[in-house]
Amino acid sequence: MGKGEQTRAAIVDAALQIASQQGLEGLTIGQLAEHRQMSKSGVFAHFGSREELQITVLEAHEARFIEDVLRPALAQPRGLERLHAIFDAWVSRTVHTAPQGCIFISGAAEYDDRSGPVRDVLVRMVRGWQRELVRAVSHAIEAGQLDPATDPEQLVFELHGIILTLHHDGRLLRSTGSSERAYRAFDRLIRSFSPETAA
Amino acid sequence: MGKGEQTRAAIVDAALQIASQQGLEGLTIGQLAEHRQMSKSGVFAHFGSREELQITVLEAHEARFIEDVLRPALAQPRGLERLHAIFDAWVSRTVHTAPQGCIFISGAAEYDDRSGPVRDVLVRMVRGWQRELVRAVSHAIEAGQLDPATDPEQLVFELHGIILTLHHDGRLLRSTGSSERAYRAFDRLIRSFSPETAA
DNA sequence: TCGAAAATAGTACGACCGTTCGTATTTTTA
DNA sequence: TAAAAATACGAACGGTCGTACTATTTTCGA
Repeated sequence: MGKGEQTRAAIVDAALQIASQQGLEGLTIGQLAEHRQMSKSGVFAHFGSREELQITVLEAHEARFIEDVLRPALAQPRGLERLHAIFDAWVSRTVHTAPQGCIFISGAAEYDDRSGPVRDVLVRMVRGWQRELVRAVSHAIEAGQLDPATDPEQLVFELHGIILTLHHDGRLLRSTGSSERAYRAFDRLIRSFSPETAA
Repeated sequence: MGKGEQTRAAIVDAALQIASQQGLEGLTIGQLAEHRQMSKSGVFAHFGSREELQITVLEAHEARFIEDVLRPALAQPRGLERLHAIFDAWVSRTVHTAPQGCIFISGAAEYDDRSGPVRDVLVRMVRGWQRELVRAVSHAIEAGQLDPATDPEQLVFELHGIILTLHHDGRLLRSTGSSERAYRAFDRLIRSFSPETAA
């Protein structure tokens, strides 16, 4: 790995931190340069534009997210076990690993009214993650662990809501016990789609 | 109403629009001045600081939110009917009335890592709204329409998740059918806390 | 209708923004 | 080890930001 890539990686790492706190729109090259003790132009040269930097940060975030949340869960067998592992890691990441907020979530608020490449990349990533979740849910249905009439997208919709509220209450309101509520909500959600208890 | 108050009200109105699209942090005095065809200093004089402007916008948003979502529901009898009315109006406001995003939600992402007066005001408002929801749920429990073992805060937690996901999917992903999913999730949520079917 | 008070405009400020460009320095390669 | 290529710096640009001050205009009650 050449010197350039090394520096670039370090910059992206710092940018990821900053963007997690201030949002992708709050990320500035000047701030980033100061944080890395570099000149603004030195930082800039690695990306060519702020937009490119933001996209790079998004890509780094996605990679880390997948690594933290999806990857470990793949060790679990398909179905409810894996889904549970995903949820656990997701909750954990939302409240612990990333003491700064999730860029996907803050980005959703920042870019839901904007257009442009950054938004497009973000949308693609979120869609991809939802697709992954639908896959996991479908496995559980196929395995007979969830009611066969289950609408996977509906379950994912409600699952996503749990995480969004956890993020909201835990971070903005600094509520204690949000994780417990999230776990309880998850259990209730799964139970409501279980083969025995489903309507 | 003097000329000043009139102008101020018009400015706040425009600011509300802009902040709904760009967020409270994306709201600038220059942009606002141009939108209102005034000088920057003319706009500025009405608030004394940007922070004061942001807080004023938050207050205007809260007033409108309460007027749109809570107020009409108060015409319904306490209990499930009123809760349902609140939810309907809330969904409606999330996807129709405010084609720009909800400032409470975008603000949550913007200020969850910041400190200061704006954050404080936002937190107070969101807490107040949640308290209102808990009240509505409690009425339904007292009326015997929900299982007496229901934890109102837990229900509100999950209810909030439905709206957050609706906002997320409907706005960022521009998913069609998010409202339907939200309604279905609400029905499932209420049913899961109903006296007959509760665990 | 006039004069005080309120409201708005105008100007200027220092700070920071993203970006460009020419130059110096470092790293890599031959 | 010298040449070539990659990397970083420093200064500068035009712009926008929030805010402070001072004029000018408008409003409105006596």
